[in-house]
Amino acid sequence: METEKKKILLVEDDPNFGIVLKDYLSMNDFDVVLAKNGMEGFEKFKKDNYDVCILDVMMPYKDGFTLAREIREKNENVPIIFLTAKTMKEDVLKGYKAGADDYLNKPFDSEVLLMKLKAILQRKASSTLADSKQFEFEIGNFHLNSKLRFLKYMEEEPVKLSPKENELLRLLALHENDLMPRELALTKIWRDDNYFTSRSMDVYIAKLRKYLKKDDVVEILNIHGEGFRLVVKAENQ
Amino acid sequence: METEKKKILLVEDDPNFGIVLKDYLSMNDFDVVLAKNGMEGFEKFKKDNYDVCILDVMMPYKDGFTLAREIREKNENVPIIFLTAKTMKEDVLKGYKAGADDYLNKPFDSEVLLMKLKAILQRKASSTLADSKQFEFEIGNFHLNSKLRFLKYMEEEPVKLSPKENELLRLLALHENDLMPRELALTKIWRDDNYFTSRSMDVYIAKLRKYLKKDDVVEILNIHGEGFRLVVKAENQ
DNA sequence: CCACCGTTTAACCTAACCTTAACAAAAATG
DNA sequence: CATTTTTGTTAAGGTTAGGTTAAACGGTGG
Repeated sequence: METEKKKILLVEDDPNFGIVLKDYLSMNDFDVVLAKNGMEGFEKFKKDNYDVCILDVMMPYKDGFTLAREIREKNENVPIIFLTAKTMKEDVLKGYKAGADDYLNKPFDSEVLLMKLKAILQRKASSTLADSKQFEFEIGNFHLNSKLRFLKYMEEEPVKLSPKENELLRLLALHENDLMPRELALTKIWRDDNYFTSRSMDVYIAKLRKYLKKDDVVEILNIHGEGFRLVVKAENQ
Repeated sequence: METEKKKILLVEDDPNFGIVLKDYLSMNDFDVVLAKNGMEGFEKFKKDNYDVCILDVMMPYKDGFTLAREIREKNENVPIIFLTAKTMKEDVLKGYKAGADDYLNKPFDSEVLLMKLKAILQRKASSTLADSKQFEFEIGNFHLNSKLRFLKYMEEEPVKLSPKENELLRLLALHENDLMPRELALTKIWRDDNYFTSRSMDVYIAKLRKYLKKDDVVEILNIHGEGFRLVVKAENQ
């Protein structure tokens, strides 16, 4: 099982590029199935099990975002990587990226793609639980980019986050409005659960609260003895 | 699929020249659709998929540059070749050329066009992989020519770059506004990842920062422990 | 053999990051 | 209500990564 090739569903409408990329991945020991649009991609997805999906965003018949949503309905674990055009507006992508595990701007570096695949598959192997690497979030009026490690409030200058701040906020966001157990953060981020790491985590909660103070719709609540809860109050309506 | 004729959208307002060129290309095994201005060109573009677009720049109703921009919105991949008047100013073209794959000054040699078409179609197969060398970049108000190893700011004299400076800046530009992992540069440029190569890279980052200081829209940010990010802030609007 | 150029190594300094400590406040416990 | 446990918060300390400049190195061509 460990020795089997990993299966990739590649959905790309440009036949030339599709074949080049497929060959490149095949050469690097992946088992690649190529579909040439979203429709076909979904058919192929239903017929087999894949370890990763790589989806072009701009495609006729069914674009990558729509396809991703459908794939998610069938399988909420499989990692999805988007291939996006560099020219696309940040704010167009913003909303969609929230559902992705990663993305690459075209043109991209084939080595970067390999690095990402390796990282994703390793991550998947090391944790039995679905722990997909989703890395962009809308938290009230904040936008968290967990890949580039910044937190942006409205149109202000983004604030840089440290690795621990970033991971912790990301974990909270993944559990938005729900309990994020202490133990979870400690084992995932600190990889150890003792008095000191626990206190360290509290320090980071305080730091995050300071960042989030700008928006009074967002709040980190403590659930005594259990963990924390990132609440986002309904804006209005 | 590989054997099918390549489809060309030719947009040219001069009917005589348009028909001559169309016939010439048809004779050389291309499937050519001719439009006689930008408006018509865009309509035809939307109705079909093309492998290449050849656009005259000077046209009534909608010029070639405007059309190119619209085409790019629909499709970020399709190669575009401009036909320009020899008299046009270099600096007028500069900005637009960045979005184009090639251009030809009128009058031009029909064989040159054929060669370019062949080259472009061949290149396209691997063009979405960035490793297929991309050599020119617009970075804010800088222009990087990575093949000739120079960096030009506005109308100033170009600055020569050393091989390492050049490769590093190119790699950053390929990942513009995105993370360029330390590890990537070290393996790709230094071919080794240790303390000293890493420090060497930091020295080169400092050099690049010094070059880029002229334009305060451009900046190299560090993401602690991860890598660097070449950010180009939105000019204005 | 020297001068030059690109690159590496060294050195020094600052910034970033994380932990630990200390004390205050809140919540649970009996 | 007194006591214990948990959490909130700020600040000090230590460690590592990065910023920058300059000197050393090594290859190349005069």
